[in-house]
Amino acid sequence: MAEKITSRETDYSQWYIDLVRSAKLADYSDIRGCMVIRPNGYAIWEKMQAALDRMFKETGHVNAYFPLFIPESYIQKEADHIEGFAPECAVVTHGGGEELAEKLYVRPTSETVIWASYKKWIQSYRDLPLLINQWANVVRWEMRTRLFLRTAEFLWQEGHTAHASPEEAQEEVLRMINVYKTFAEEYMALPVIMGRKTESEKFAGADETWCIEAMMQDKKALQAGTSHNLGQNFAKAFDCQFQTKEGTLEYVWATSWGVSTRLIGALIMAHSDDKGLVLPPKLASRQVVIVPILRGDKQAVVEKAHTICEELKKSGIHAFVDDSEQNSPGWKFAEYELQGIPVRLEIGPRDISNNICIAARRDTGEKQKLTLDGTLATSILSMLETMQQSMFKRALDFRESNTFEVASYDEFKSLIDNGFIVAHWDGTEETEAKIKEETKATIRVLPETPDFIAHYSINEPGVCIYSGKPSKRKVVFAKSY
RNA sequence: CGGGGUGUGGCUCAGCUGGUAGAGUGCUGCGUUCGGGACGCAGAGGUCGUGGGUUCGAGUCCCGCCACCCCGACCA
Repeated sequence: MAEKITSRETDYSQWYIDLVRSAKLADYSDIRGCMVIRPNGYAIWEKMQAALDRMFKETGHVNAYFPLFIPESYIQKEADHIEGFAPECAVVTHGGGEELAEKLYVRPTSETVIWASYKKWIQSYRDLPLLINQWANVVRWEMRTRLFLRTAEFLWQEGHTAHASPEEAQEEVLRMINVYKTFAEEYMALPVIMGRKTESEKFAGADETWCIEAMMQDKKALQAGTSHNLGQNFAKAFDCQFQTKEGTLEYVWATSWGVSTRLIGALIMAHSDDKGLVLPPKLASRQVVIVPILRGDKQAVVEKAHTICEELKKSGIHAFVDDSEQNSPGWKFAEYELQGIPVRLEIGPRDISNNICIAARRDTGEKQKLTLDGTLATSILSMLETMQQSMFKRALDFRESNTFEVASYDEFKSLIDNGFIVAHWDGTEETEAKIKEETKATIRVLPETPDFIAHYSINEPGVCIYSGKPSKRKVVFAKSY
């Protein structure tokens, strides 16, 4: 097969593109910046959606759907919001062959159209909190796009909540960023640093933005999810007030939070290797592929393979058999490694007579013999669990060994291409902008994860590496996607 | 938007100083194979991105347009 993946060492970007295309996760379309998500890629999204949707519902949220089109007048209601998003919007000017009286923006995010509805639904403190999530597509006319990481149209979920007090809104913001953290770590096996964004990096229209940041294998940072405290900004813009218990009128406090198909890009960039995709078992729609070695009594081998498959399925393992005869076992091994199937079982006549099969783990390549008896499913389940844990551990070790604490700007400059930098910052936008201009590195996050804070003594005062002025805390710098 | 690149079978690309379309891979059929991307034989498949120009003749030269990709400035 000619489909060779460029090695990560040779060209990381090309590796990523080759992998996405040859594993059939996504394809370019003829529409600028828009990709086709192919079944293999969409399956990952469906697994993500299922887990996230369950977590949202467990925290009291419900799903709804709002229009794709947003009247220009809505977009213009919140000043920071329009400034942040208008330049990258697609705008519809005609409909039904006629020029529209008012232009319609294709949503880049739905705060405005949702708050136009919330205004109608909220009158009393009894209507609060309002906890709604929407699964949708959005469009941002990005100048430069990259498969999954930044496309003109992408799929995401956006939660939009309304609360009666700032405390309750803040609690929601934290609750949801923690849901994202849990999801990233437990499902994606992706360690993340949770914390706040600086003023200049926050969402257009938010008072405060919280995020989770992850390290990719090229040591760059990727923002994997955000949760915004919108204060009363949108409530004021849409004149959404409620009557309190005491009978007074107050503007509603709001939050919004989202993750997108970018997570698929994060998953690829964090775990995969030169052979192809490596999927954490919890996000693999196909967890075990059984490859029968078709020689000798083929019929018996194929039957045994299917018997094993049925047995695994009964234990809740997503297994399948590839008993097609047009491709050799070697071809199948390579193909399913490319597609990231977590475990491969090889079974041939030799194994059947020894009452065993060979199990190979995708992440490490390790092969081991498993006995073909009632313990097989249990062995596979524990192998999947071990794999999930060990992928997380490996990613965490990688991040830790590529995170450096520095005390001077010279050190900063010499290490910034090697990973994350933990350093003191004087808290000013000027310093942040200067460092960005000089090094292209940005402040990714003001960490709030307790173990991270403890590990790097984040809250210990010191002096800013750039200005030498006093600094209350350390922050995380990195180059990012 | 600035810089660079590319448009030729499904895919990746070759095609020089113009002479009428090629490879690898994939696809279809048959047979032999099968424990790390097997092999043989026989097939199908292209108005060469698009519009104009030069020429007896254009995939090839010239001009315009369009699209996509890559590198920057902006962003989940």
